[in-house]
Amino acid sequence: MPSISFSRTGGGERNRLDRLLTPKQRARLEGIASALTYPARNLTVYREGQDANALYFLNFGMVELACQKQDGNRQIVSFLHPGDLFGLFEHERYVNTVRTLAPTEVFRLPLAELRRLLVEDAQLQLLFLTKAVHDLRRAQRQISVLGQRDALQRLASFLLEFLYSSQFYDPDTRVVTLPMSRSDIADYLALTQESVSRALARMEAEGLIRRRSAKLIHLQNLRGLMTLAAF
Amino acid sequence: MPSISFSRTGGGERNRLDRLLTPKQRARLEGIASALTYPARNLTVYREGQDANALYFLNFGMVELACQKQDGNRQIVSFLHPGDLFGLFEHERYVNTVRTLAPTEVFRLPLAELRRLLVEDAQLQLLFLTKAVHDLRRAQRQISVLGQRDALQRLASFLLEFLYSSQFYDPDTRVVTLPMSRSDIADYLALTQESVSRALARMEAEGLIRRRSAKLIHLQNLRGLMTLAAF
DNA sequence: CGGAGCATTGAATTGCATCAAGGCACGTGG
DNA sequence: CCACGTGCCTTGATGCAATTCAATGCTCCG
Repeated sequence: MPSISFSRTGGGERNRLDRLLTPKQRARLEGIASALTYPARNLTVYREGQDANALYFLNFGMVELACQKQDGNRQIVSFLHPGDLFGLFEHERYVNTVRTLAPTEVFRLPLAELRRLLVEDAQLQLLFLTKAVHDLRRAQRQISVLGQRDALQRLASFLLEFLYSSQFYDPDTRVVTLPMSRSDIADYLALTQESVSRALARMEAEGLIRRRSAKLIHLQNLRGLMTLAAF
Repeated sequence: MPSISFSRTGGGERNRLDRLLTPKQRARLEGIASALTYPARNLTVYREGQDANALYFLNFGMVELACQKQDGNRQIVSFLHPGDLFGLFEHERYVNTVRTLAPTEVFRLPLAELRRLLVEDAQLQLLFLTKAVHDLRRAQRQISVLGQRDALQRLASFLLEFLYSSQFYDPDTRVVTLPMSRSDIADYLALTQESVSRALARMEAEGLIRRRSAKLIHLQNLRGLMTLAAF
């Protein structure tokens, strides 16, 4: 079992659970956790339908959380950033397939041991409960985004999600480094890959963004993007 | 303070939290809860932006959970059935507006007292955590539904959500009693009221349903509806 | 052996025809 | 009277196909 430091990376992202732990809680979690490293993109952490026996903590990198739809398409439910938990299951089976989008490090927390810790330490459990509620809120946001008819609005919301990513956004140059392909974005926003391209082109025409390359998007008019996106 | 029986209604719906309580836990929750009765539809429980100081348990009836969108439209995030919790907030303020769709009874659980109970009783907290995770799963389902391009598929998923409602679905006659208007359904599925009508008409033409009246929908071909809807 | 230039592959973009949902108006029915 | 249904036209996303672009691998030559 390798030695684990439960937290890393710079940048004060969101509601990082690991930042809220007491030293003792941290030690306990590290006691049951094992670190997994995925050195490249497009690697699978687990698949929809597999036996669920652990919860995962994303420490570094980025993963996508997807569901298969019966029409052959997939729906990307969420892109996860460092500090996020994943491992949602139903009837003992994972409900999503998790794939890396960049080199990634996760901590694996076996469910049985984790449950024991949470029952022993109600304060720790409260942190997990808070995190779950937080994720619920994010899911509601995504529901609102998909409720938008216009492709531009959806894409604007998507781009703004990067604002708090220390790894994929540079606040000085205001450049987002997209770790995923157009078709990944399409599967997330319920568009086609072509519609994503067209929407980006329109955004550039309207001076909202500038495409320095396919993956590097300069957020020219942040205010305008925010007006477009809902909430 | 009226006397409260923490549970009622017949029919074994979903993951009803109140069915899983020990007598002691039930007594404790009833000790901090107050019952609220809304005798009609279209009454507001609370609004988006109001100070959040309680969690709510839906005991009987049905409510809708909606967000305002900047374009003036609203997005209905979820229709809640008996057994569901609501009261999601961010920065001490509710993020949704809750409105009744039928005569409804809820229990109001003040947050401060609830938090105290949850920290004292880790097993009880685990029930709430499980419920939150369950809701997260439902939100993911809704994301998948909104990812469907076709109005018929979305509507099929919507109709099938009633299958486990003891109050609004009769398994013998296979008739759903819709408590909400067409425009409510539209705001939920990200369609227009007209598109909902047209989709229902097409469904009837294809023999999937029969409209006994605007609010009474007979599910003629359950199998067919399930094939249309995702999962 | 090393490097310049070309070939191959896959992703991203763009044009064009098609189609389904939106928007408006009007009619109907509880 | 208000909610629902439907016809007609508009709008915008989709699907297909052709083109551009980037990255990588390969060959051939110095």
